[in-house]
This record gives sequence, C-alpha cells and structure tokens, in this order.
Amino acid sequence: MSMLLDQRRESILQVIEQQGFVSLQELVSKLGASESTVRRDLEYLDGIGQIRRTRGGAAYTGDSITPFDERRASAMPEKQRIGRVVAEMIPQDATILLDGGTTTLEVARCLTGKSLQVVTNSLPIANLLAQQPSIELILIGGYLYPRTGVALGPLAAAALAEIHVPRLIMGTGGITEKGLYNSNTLLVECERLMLEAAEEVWVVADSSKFGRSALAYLCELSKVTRIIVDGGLSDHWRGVIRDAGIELTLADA
Amino acid sequence: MSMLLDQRRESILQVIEQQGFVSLQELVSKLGASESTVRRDLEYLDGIGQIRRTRGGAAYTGDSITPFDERRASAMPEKQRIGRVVAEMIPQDATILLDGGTTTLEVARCLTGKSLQVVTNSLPIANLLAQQPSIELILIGGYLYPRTGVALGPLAAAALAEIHVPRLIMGTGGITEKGLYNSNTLLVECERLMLEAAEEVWVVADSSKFGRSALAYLCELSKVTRIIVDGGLSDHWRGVIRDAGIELTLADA
DNA sequence: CGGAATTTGAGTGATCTCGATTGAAATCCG
DNA sequence: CGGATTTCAATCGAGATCACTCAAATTCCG
Repeated sequence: MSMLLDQRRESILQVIEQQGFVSLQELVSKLGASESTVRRDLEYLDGIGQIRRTRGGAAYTGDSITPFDERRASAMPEKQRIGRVVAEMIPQDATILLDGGTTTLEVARCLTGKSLQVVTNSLPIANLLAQQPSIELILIGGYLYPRTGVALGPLAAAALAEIHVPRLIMGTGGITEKGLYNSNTLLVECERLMLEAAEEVWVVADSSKFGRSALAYLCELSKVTRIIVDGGLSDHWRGVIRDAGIELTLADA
Repeated sequence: MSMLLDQRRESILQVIEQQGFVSLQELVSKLGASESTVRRDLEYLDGIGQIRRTRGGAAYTGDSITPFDERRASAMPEKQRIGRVVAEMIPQDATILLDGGTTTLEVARCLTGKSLQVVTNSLPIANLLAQQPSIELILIGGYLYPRTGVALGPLAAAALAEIHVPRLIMGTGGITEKGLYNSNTLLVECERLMLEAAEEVWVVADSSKFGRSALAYLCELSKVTRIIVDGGLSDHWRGVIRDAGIELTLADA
C-alpha cells in the first residue's frame, strides 16, 4: 500500500518549507518511497518551480514564510532539544495553548504527526501546523504584531477570554527570582490572559534566559507549573526553581 | 436496494469536504456501490468542478492554499487581472475586510506597497501581507479550516461581531440570479457576518463562476454593491447584474 | 403491462505509478 | 592524477488504476 502521489509531493514541499533543504536519502526514509520515486517527485516539483534541485537533494525556493530567521540563530540546538522533549511529554489527543516565540516554534515543529488540538496566536506556528491533518488548529486573532507574527490586542484578549485549556506552553524573554519577563507590554497583556485560560503553565526557555529580565514584567514564578530547560542551567537556578515548587525538566543531549 | 444517484453523490461530497481526500476504494466500500459507479460519480463531480479527481481517488477543490496543481491555474490570468483592478480601486489608507479564497488572494498580492489596514480570516493572505511594513494587519481568529486556511466558527463569529469596515472584498463559489453560493456551510455562516460588518460589499469572481451554484447558499444579489469580473462575462449576466442595481467593473486585458 | 431510457456492475485492454537495476556522470579523497 | 564513492538519468516489469464497452437491472412513462 503506497502513499498517494499528491500527498507525497505535498509532504515533500512541507519538509522543504520547514527545513530549507532536504537530502534525497532523507526523503526516501521519511516517505518510505524508493529513490526513483522521490527523484521523479523532485523533478516534477522543480519543473513547476516549487523547489530547486541541487545535487544530493532539493532546496527551498521563493518567499520565506518565517519572517524572523536571523533571531532564530541563537541557542538553536538547545531550543530544538527542548522542543523534542516537550513534544514527547504531551499526550495524544491533548489540547494545548501555544504561545508565540522561537522556542515554542521548535516545540510546534516536533508536534507534526501527533493527534492534537492546538490553540495559538502565532502566525509562524499556525503555518507550520495548518497542513497537518492530524492537528486541529484554533487561531487566536487580533492585531498582527509585525516583527514576531503574533496576534495581540483587544481581539486576541476577547478570544482568550472565551477559552479554557488544560496546558499552556509559553516562551519567555527572561526569568529572575521575581518571575517572568517579556519584551513587549502588549505581548505581556496577552500572555496574562493566556495564564488565566490555562490550568497548567509550562515554560520553555534555554538556560541563557535565566537571570535576565526584560522590559515588561509578566508574572511571578508561582504561576508556573513546570519549566523545561536545557542542561546548561546552573545549580543556583535549579535551586530557585525547586524552591518555588516548580517541576523542572532538563532537556539533555 | 441501491442508493439513489443524487444521494450518493451528495455523500461523496460530504466525505471529501470533511476529509479533504478519499480513495476510490474507500468510497466503494463506504457506499456499497461498484467501482464503475463511483468512477462515474467522480467523473461527474469533477466535471462540474465540485471535486478534483486524482489518481486513486478524489480531492477537495475548494479554494486551497497550495497552488499545487497547474489545472487550478485555469482561471489564473483572469484572477490576476481582477486582483490588479481591485487593488487600483482601493484608496490609500483605507480599511478593507478581505475574505479568503484564491481570487481574493490575488487581490492581496497586488496590495503590497500600499498603505492600508487589512482585516482577514485567511492564513495565506495573512502570510502574504504580514511582511508588508505599510500594511496594518488584523487577523480574525477561529477554528482553522484545513485545506483552505480560513478561520471559521464561534471565535471568528465573535471577532466579526466586534468589527465594522467600510468595504468587504469577498470571493464566491458561484453566482446565479438567486444570489451567491459557496462550497461550505460553516464558511457561509462566517461570510454572512462579514456582510453585516461591512457597508459596501465587493465581490470578485472570474466569469466561470456565473450560472454555477454550490453547496451552500450565502445571500441574495441585493446585498452586493459591486462585482469585479473578467471580460469573458456574457451579455446575459451583465444584464442580470445591472438589473439588480449592482455596479459592474470589468477587468479586461 | 410493456417498451424505452437510465443506471448499474463486470470485464477488458490501455495507461499510469512505482521500485529495482543499469551504466554514465559528477564528486570525493588519497 | 586515478580510483572509489555517490548521484544521476534511463529503462523495464509488476501491479494498480483508468477509460471504455456491453449486458443486466432498475426506473420511468404511457
């Protein structure tokens, strides 16, 4: 029983869109198709200009969907590991509220294929998950903040007021003993409503965020249920987290 | 004994609407009809443009995000011309409500560079305009309907209820003397609210849409302020539009 | 009831997709 | 430079899918 033609090519496009480049072998194993078949698909997709073939694989051509590529560079491996770990901790058929941000975007990347209900106000995350048939996606609307692609403002607030979810997964601009910070007051207002809409709050952050504050104060540590962070976290901060009664999950290599 | 013709085809449409794709074998067993019969049905439904046949089955043909298929580019030049003409008719610093769909997407493509406030429930359109610094983008949230990438449902309804715009630009699945149609009841519900939120209603449609109806009825012609269509429109329909008191704009070469 | 039109199901050969194989071309590495 | 390795394009057979035809079944209508 083989995968359908269109479906397979759709998958290829999706992978290339996400990663920017795929090797031929990677596609072969990922799709379970033969090398010949993948070659034919790449040939076709190149023919209609959807991708650009290169020796050994294929590359993405055209407009970049994710507007903030530069910022993604910092702490990338850590964020990816965190993303994988968080995704594994989410049970099948759960409902999650996914905040915007680069780390939560990495979480979203690892959710592909799982059967979930995802609520988000982030355009990049919505793009990533919109094509996943197994994921039911609910978009929080609002004024689309240009730099980060998250929906904020009164419309977002109204939507969040009508929503209740068991789990919120959010990023942060900085964490100190006093609590969480983020870079933007409008964003923080929106995140406060997210906190109220959720029973559990999981914060994902690479270890460089600890000890740093940012422009806008969000909330105190007691609001947080669990923090997922890479193994580079110092003993001091591990202690702080434990003392605050927060569950700590380390995403090691 | 056997299922009625229309009833069976209706079932096929429903399944495709829900799943986005069905294999031929799946339909055979689900409908209890023979392969030949299902083939004939698919052939017919493809002929009237309700579905798109693919090898192994049939796929949803509603306005899709991915212009994956070249055949979908059938009315592409017309749509592009319509898009250009509409964009020229929108004054600087205006506020518009942009419905989802392939034709409205072409409109959005032509808005780049203009200084505007755009409200939309379409993910593809949001992607297109999110990067434009001159455009302030407000996103209507809701359940993100797969395949088409438009936000619908209660959240979208609530957001639309709080919005008022001078101009709505919407696409359509079909136009007859009785009014406008679209492919999906959930979509139509949402579009009704858009109609109420707007003072003027502009409908963009290539001429192939005229005389065709679709699954769900939207509204009568009197709701429409202006129709923008390519030059291929027959005299009969030009008369109908004029008689309905609708302004007609032709997008010629 | 009876005949015509329509709808249906099975069969048939043509067409398409896919995976394996082959030899050529490009790339790598010592 | 030369050999080994990887990647590529072309080809072929197997199996799936398709369009087409024809006869049986059903419905329609006088």
